[in-house]
Amino acid sequence: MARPFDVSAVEKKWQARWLDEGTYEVDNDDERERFFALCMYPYPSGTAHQGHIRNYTFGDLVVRYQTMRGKAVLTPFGFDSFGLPAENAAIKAGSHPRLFTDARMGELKSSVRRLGAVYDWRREVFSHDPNYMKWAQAIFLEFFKAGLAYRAEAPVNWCPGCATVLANEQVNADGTCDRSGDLVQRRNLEQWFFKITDYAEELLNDIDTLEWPERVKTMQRNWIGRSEGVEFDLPLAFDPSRALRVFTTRPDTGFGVTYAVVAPEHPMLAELVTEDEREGVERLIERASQASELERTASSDAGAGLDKRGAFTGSFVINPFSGESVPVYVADYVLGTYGTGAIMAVPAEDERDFAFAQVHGLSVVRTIEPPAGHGEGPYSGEGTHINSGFMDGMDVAHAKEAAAAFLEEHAKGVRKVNYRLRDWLVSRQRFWGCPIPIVYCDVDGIVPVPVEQLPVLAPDDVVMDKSGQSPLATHEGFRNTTCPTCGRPARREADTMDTFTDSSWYFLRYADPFTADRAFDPAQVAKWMPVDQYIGGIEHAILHLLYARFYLKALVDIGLAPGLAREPFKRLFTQGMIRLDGSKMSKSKGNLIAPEKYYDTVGADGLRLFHLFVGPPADDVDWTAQTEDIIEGCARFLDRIYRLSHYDECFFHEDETPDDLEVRREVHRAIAKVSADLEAWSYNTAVAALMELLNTISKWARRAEGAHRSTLDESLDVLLRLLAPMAPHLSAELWEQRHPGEAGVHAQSWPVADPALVARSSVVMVVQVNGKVRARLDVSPEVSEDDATSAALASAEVQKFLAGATPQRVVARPPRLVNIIL
RNA sequence: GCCCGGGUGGCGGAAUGGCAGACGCGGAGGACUCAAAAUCCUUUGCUCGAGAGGGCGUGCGGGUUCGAGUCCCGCCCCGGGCACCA
Repeated sequence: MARPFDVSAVEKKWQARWLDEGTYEVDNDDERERFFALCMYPYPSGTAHQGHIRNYTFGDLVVRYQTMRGKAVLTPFGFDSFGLPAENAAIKAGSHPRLFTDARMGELKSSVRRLGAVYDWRREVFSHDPNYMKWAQAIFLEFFKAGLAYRAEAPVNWCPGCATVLANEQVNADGTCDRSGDLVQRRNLEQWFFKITDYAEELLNDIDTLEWPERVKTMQRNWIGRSEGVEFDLPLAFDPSRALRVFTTRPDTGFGVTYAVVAPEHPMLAELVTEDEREGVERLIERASQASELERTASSDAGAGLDKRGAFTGSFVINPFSGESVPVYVADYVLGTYGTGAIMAVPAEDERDFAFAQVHGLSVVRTIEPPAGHGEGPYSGEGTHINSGFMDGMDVAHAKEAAAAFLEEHAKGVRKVNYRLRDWLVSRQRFWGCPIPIVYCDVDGIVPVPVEQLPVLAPDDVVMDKSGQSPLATHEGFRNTTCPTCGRPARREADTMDTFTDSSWYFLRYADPFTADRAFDPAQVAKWMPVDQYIGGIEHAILHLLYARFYLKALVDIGLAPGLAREPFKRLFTQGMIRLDGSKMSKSKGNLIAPEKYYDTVGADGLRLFHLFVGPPADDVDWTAQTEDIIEGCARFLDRIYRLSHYDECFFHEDETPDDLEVRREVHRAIAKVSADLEAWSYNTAVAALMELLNTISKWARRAEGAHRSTLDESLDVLLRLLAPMAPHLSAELWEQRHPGEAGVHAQSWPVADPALVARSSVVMVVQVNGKVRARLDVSPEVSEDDATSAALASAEVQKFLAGATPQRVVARPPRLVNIIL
C-alpha cells in the first residue's frame, strides 16, 4: 500500500532522537508527582513477538500519557536473563549460555526501540549481571539468617525434560511441567526452600487491597487455599495416653466418624500396623511411593480405584464424640503434606469417605438429615443434625461451633487454619542461574558465603548436560573451597536459584540501580514504590506475582526495605494472549507472526494502533485472515490524519459559524472521552473516538462553505496530542511540521476538556408509545419532566397514536426519553 | 465437582436499565481515471413490502420493570483457575 509519507524514515528519525536526547530519563529527585510504570521484565528470547509488542504498546502508552499529564514517569527496562532455554541452546550449540543470552538481549532491545517504546536505559538491570547477582545472593543469605531460607529433605517435583526440580507453582494441574510438558516425577531430595507459608495469611488478606483483575485475585486465593477447621486427637485404643491427630473442617459431623485414615507417609504408621496387616499395608505404601502425584491424586479414580489404594492397619482409635472404637486405615488419598496427614472419616457426609467405606464395608452413620428424595449417597449440604448427641437439631454453622468448643474441652482440640500453599522450592540443578551462596563444612555445617566474597560466580568451563546432576557439582575447581568459618576444606553448594527469585525484586533495583554497597537504598526506592501500573501476561497470575509479593513482605520484615509498602504492585493490568488457530502464539509452538514485516508497510505506529484498536486490551486476540486488513485499516487512519494535516484546499472564513463551534464542541468531547477511556484501559474505544473525531473534522474542513482557521488549528493540535501516546512517531512528526522550533508533542501537556464546550445545548429525546419509538424531539439537556411530557404529548406523531384518547401512564426520564403507555 | 470470565451483524467489537450494532474490517453502488490502484462519496443486522411502512432480532427458558444485551431465577455452550486439600 502506498503511504503518503516515508513511514520508515519518520520512525527512525524519532527513535534516534528519543534515544539520543534521553527524553525519558528521570532522576530520583525529580520534583514532579511520581509515577512508576512497569512492564514485566522479559525473558530475552530474541526479537520481539506480537505478545511483546502488545505489552510494550500498552506500557509505552501509559508512560507517554502520564508524562503528558505532568508526572515524572519511571520507565525502566531489563531482562530476566537466566533460564533454561539459553542453557539448552548452549548445550546444543556447544557454546556458553552467556553468549546466547547477550545476543538475544541485543535483539529484543532493538525490537522495543524499533517499536518506539521509550525507557530510561541508564537503569537497565539483567539477572546475570554480576552486580545484580551479588545482591540476589545477599538477599538469599539474609533470608537464611532470618530463617526464611532453609534446607530440608522432602518429596519434590522432578521434571525429566528440564532435568531439575520444580516449585509446586511450576507444575500444572494435570501433573505436567509448565515449561516442558513432561510428566513430573516424585523424588525425595534435600533442597533449599523459602518459607512463603509464613506469609500465607498476609498474602491472602492483602489481596483485598489490590487493584488487580478479579480473575488474578481469585487465582491467588485458590492457590493459597485457606480452610478453617479444628485439629484434635483420636486416642489410640491400645494406648489411650497417646493419640492420632487429625484435621477437619467439619467437626460438626464428628458423631458420624466410623473410621480414620492416615497417609502412607504418616510417622505413626509403623506402630499402628499389626502383624496380621503388615503385608497389605506394605504393598499399599510401595504402590503409593511409586505413583506419581498425578496418579495418586487423580480424581477420575475416585470410587472405583479406592479399594486397591487403602488398607486396614489393624489398629483402632476412639471417636471422642461417641466414645466408640473405630478402625484406622492407610490410604493414599490422604496426603502427608496437608493438615496432620491423618483424617477422621465421615462416609455419610463426604464423597471420598463414602466411596472408600462402600468398598471396604465400613459403616455409614448420618449426622445431617438430607433433603427428601436425596437417596443413599453422601450428603454434604446444609441441614439439621441428627444422631449427634448435644448437636441434635442444630444447623451446620451452630453445630460446627458447638463441636469445636467440645473438642477444645475434651480432645485436646484447637481451632486451626490450614493453607494449601507449600513452601517455595528454590533449588535448581541447572547451570544458567544464580548460584546459591552456601558452603558445606564437615565441622560447621551449612555456612553462608561472607558478603564481601559475593557474588559467587560460576566458572565458564563447566560441562553442561541434562543428566540431572548439577553441572557445577562436576567442576572440582568450583566445588572445592574452604570453610569461611574454620578454614578447613569444604564444598560449595552446586545448585542455582529458581529464576523466579531474580524477578521477585528487580523492580526495586530499577528504582535505585546506582547504589553500590547494597541491593538498593530503601529511601530512594520509597520514592517510586509501589509500582503505580504493572503490565504483563496473565500467565504470571500465580507464579511471579505471588513470589514478588512474598519477597517484598519478607524484605521489609528482615530490615532490608524499611518504610516500603508491603505490596509491590498497586495496580495490575494483565493483557490477553495472542492466539493463532486457537492456540497460544509462541516461539516454542513455531507459530509466530513476526512484527518486523509490518515496519516497512504500516510502521510501528500502525502496528501499535492495531493492538490498541483490535479489542479490549484484557481480551485474547485471535490472529486471523482478517487481521491483516484491520492492520491496514489502522494505517489508513494514520494516512488520513497525515493528509488532513497537509490539506491545503481548505477555504477559510473569518468569523466562527455555528458549524465551526459544533466542531470545537466535538473536539472537547473527544478530549473527555479519550481521557476517560485511557484511564479505564478502554484503548479500543479511545482509538474509535479519535477516528470519529477525524471523520468529523475532515468532513467539516472539506465542505464547500469552508472552515474557520483557528478552529481547524485547534482541532488538529488536539488530535495530535491525543494521538501522541498511541502513535508517537507520526504525531511527533506532524506536530513538528506544524510547530517548527517549538517543544515536541510529547512535551506538551495533555489537553483538558472545557466543560462548557462538552455540554450540549440540545439533545435528542426519544418519545415512545407503548415502548416503541415514535418520535424524536430536540430538547434542552435541562428540560423538566413536565416540559418533556407536554412536548412529547404535543408531537404530531404521538397525537396520531393517541387519537384523542388519554394515556394511562406517562413515564418521563428527561432528557433521554418519554414513554407513553396507552 | 467448586470458583472466576465470556456468549451481540458476514467478521473484530460498541452500548451509566432508555433509539441495539459506535468505530473498524469486509460487501454493494457511485465519483475521479483510457484503465486500474490509491483517494473521496453513498449504502450495508435479518426479513416482508414496489414504496410508505411493518415484523423479528444480543446462547436457551422463565421472571422483575412503562422499558432488559444490561437486573433476578433455572439451564446450555466456550475459555481459564482449583480439585481425593479432609
